Amino acid sequence: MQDYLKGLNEQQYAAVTHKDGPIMIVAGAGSGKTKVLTTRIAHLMALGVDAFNILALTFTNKAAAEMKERISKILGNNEARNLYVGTFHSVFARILRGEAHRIGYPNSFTIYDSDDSRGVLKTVINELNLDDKLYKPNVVHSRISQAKNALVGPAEYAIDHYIQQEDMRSNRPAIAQIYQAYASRCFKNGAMDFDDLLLKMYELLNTQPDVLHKYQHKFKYILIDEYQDTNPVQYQITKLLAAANENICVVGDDAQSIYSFRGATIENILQFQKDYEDVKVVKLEQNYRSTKSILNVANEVIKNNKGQIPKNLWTDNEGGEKIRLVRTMTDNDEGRFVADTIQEQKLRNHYHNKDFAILYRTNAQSRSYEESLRRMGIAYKIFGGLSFYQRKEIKDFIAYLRVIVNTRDEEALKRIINYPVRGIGKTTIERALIAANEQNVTLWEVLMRAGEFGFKSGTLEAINNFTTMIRYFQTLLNDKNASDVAVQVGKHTGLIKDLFSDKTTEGLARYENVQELLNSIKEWTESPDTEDGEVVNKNLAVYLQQITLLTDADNEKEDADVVKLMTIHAAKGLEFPVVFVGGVEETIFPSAMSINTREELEEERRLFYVAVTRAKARLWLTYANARYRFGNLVQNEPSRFLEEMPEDYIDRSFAGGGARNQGGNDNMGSAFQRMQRGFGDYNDAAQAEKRYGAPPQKKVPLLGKDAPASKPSYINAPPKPAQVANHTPSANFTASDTSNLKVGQKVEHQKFGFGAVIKMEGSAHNPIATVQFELNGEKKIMLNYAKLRIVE
DNA sequence: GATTGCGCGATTTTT
DNA sequence: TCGCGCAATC
Repeated sequence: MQDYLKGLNEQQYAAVTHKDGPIMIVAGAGSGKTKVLTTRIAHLMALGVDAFNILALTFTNKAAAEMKERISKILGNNEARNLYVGTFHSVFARILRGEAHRIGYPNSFTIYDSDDSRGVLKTVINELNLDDKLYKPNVVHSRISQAKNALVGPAEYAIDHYIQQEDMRSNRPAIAQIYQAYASRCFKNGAMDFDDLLLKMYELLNTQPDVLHKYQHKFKYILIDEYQDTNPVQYQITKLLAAANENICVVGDDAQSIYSFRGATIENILQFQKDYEDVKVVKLEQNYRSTKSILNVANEVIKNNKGQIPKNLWTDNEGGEKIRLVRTMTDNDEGRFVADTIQEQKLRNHYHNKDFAILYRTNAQSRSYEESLRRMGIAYKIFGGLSFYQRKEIKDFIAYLRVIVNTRDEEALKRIINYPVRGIGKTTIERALIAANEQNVTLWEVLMRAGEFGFKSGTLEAINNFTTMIRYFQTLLNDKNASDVAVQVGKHTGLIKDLFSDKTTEGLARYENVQELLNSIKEWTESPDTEDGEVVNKNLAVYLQQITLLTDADNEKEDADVVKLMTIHAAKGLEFPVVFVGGVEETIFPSAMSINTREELEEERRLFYVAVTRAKARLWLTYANARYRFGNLVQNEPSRFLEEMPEDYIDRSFAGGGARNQGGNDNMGSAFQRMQRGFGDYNDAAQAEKRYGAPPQKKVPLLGKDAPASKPSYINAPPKPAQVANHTPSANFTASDTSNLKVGQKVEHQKFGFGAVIKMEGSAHNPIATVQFELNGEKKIMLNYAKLRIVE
């Protein structure tokens, strides 16, 4: 038996060694999915399958790169470089690069990112004289995107009764018209948007039998990762490709399907079993990632979803610590708590920054974490923000490159036609655009034949200078590589000079960004000219098609010792020793947008499942009583998902003593009721009185402008302290210096009364004392925040 | 053509 | 609240 098969469990072994015919692997979270996929590919190659004949489709470029690397390691040779591994989008873009002419596109087609798509939509909506308040590019785009992902073209969209009804109901009957116009405008521009990369690939295979034949025989073995997140187009494409050999292997976990808003459908998993006869189904149910506590919580919560593939995810790992549930007063407190706890955990358990991840539902939540981490001097990085390629100066520069490669690219052309300023003003552009529409030619063609359209001589000269310059760049394409062309562009357009002359800080940053872009083009140009077994020309067109499909996550260096901040979506497929999930509140998680149907809610629950299962050893779930949203203070209830967690694996006592510690265990009430009552005060014990009690059920508007910002006394909680025995501070109460507090010392707390220190823990930066109070039982007191008077 | 100011909308997730 | 886009102005 080959060595690489030795480390596999029974199910993994079965999945790896099944050679021919369709197979579906249901892989629970942390069950060694990547290991199985990579070992399987290595095994196929060991059995003599040529790497050139294997296609593996992943969800991210990063996953693809990781896969190749691991296969190389298993095989101990360089054969893996000949594998065809990549995302759906990048693999199809690569194929279309060679075949697009077959369906009427230039092979050097441009790929439009979401910004470009929105731009085209804006133009089209204006041209149709539609109200852009009603037809917001974002809304329209997602509608069109859904249609494309479901293989519904403009014509079908327009006549489909159900779709039309939906659009009528939302008072947007013209979407069909916009879709049509958008599609033909993209086509005219020689451009494909993200969805087109799939749709046109399907069209290509479906209408060009010889092309289909070619790729069916090239890809003798097909593997698809994250199958639960595929959409109908992806399903149909892979079905076509696999039709000749039916050696198709899909791996997925229905419990982790979190992209239905993008058209993904779990239906594909069911359909798969119907479409292929004798599908072998293997379930990977042993989890190697998380502690029992973490896994049990995840399992218990996901049980509330109906209609899953039955499976029993279990682990041999140790029980581990309980999951900590922490309630704070505000989102800022939440941020502070997390930063403090990271600091404390680093010292206590010898973690590094990179061991921590802070996960959240929406990007907006990152702010409070950032502030706190920065204040404490903890290095962090936010993943998934504005990508490098979305910066204005980068887009400007790239727009030149795009126009040079494809003059039909109107979006890019409009962007640079008068940047830097060269005397082609708004009215000129307006006129040229109208002429282009009237004559049904491209904007570029109008510019080339500007003499025929009666522009003033000055304007005409400006236009001619511009087109001459672009055409000069085009002459370079033949014998210069991407990097050389880019450098010429920087010089001759005056772009570099323009940026360099801006001496403001931002201007300097912009200049440096463009330099970085030039460097990266150079680097790409000089890298080996094969990829996935194909010789790749290092020309501009190829470069541009690649970078559009790059996301920030793909460029990240793994090794940096930083705390990672990202959305839960972005965290899919990753794992971290310590995880914080923030904002576990109603209206955030589950999102207020996704609680209207059972389907939506179940997807939120799966998202929760994904969040929890990212953690290997330790997990905190935090939520705030109130947080700022659009400048208003909003109160949220704890997430319903918290109710669904099994009590045995949860520690609610952490931050400042929980309800369970507050004496009298008899009438604790349900877990949820206790959560609602609150867990004492993390931030400032002196204010606790104001805050205890059930949180208000309704949103409470922020008090007037003069409400002191530093003291969040806005919460209209009834002043009755639910469970805290009253204590009136001694007249001589002054906070003592507690930096040398020792076990056994007697202390007074303003609210909890007198007690004795029974345990000291935490770090020097964030010491925590456990105090046995005479009246209020045992509490954890964070000395940085709570004030204690040392009695003796 | 650039600058300023005002008003309005935004926050679910992204290849 | 904040940031962006658009309109009015020099």
